[in-house]
Amino acid sequence: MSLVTEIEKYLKKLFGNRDVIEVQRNELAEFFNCVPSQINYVLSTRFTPAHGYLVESRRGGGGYVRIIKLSWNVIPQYFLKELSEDVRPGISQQDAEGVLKRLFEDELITNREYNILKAIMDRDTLALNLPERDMIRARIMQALFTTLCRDDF
Amino acid sequence: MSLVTEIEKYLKKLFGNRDVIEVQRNELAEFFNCVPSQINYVLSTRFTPAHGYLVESRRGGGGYVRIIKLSWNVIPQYFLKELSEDVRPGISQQDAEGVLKRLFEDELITNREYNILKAIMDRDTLALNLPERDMIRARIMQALFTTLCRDDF
DNA sequence: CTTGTTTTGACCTTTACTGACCTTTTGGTT
DNA sequence: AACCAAAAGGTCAGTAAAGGTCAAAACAAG
Repeated sequence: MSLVTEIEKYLKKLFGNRDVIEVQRNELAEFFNCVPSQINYVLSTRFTPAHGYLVESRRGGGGYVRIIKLSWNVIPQYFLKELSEDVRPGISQQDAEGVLKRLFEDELITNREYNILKAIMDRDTLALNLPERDMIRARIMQALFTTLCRDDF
Repeated sequence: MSLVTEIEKYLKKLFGNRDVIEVQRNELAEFFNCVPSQINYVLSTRFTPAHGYLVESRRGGGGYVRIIKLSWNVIPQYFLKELSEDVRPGISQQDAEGVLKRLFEDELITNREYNILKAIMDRDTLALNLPERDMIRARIMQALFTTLCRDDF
């Protein structure tokens, strides 16, 4: 079994029934007798949002790598389709508002969150020209979805 | 947890309900068993105007370090001002996170909202080159403030 | 033998901590 | 007053302690 797979298994076991773990990159690399960047390879190929994980990290003294388990099932399938298809690298303000409204109706976001997000995704807030504006709105929507799938808070 | 974080927590606890505290730099350094300049590091990385704090100090006999918690009446001015001045328009990710942290600490946004907004304002989400990225982040922050000031929900 | 995956290492960026040296303020001494 | 020493706090450059990136080499599968 390849190293990447062993490290992947090790980390997944580490979760237990928690949904967030924290490791030191160098420590882990030492434990598996490999170069530190190998850890990054594991993270970027096995712990992506598509795999249901989110990775946060911090450099410097007291730095860490934090892996957060996502549960994509909180987001109904129809939303996922909407964004995962690369047919749509961008999303219009109209469509975005539609998605937000639906999220609110499905009680996945609060009224307050709805209003904040609507203001953020407004074309006057983004204030970019058209191909970029819709692209960035899509990325913001993506970030929202990913965060909604976190259940560590 | 790094020393800087421990000192930060200690100081924030020290506030209690007050909005201004006073400490002796050397005393504090002795208490935490570190060099005095470490205290300056804490102040300059964790108690900036973007975090909603102001630091005043005096040297010499009877000297002190005074940390003032800014009110939300004035905090926005600190970076919205920079938007109109054409010197450095925009807000960095660091500063934005400071503002969000303070909003959360003051219970003006929930933990969930904090995480959503942090993800949205992340440089990887905005994914623009530098003058524009910070500008759009400032506009998003502005939109957030405007919406938070609404009281119709 | 070509293609995709894994592994490695050189080089980089960010964050935290330290120490040497500097400035300001106060208060006593002459 | 003028001076000086002690008692604060400030600055900055250097070091240490993390983690990140990228491309090349090695390997595996078809």
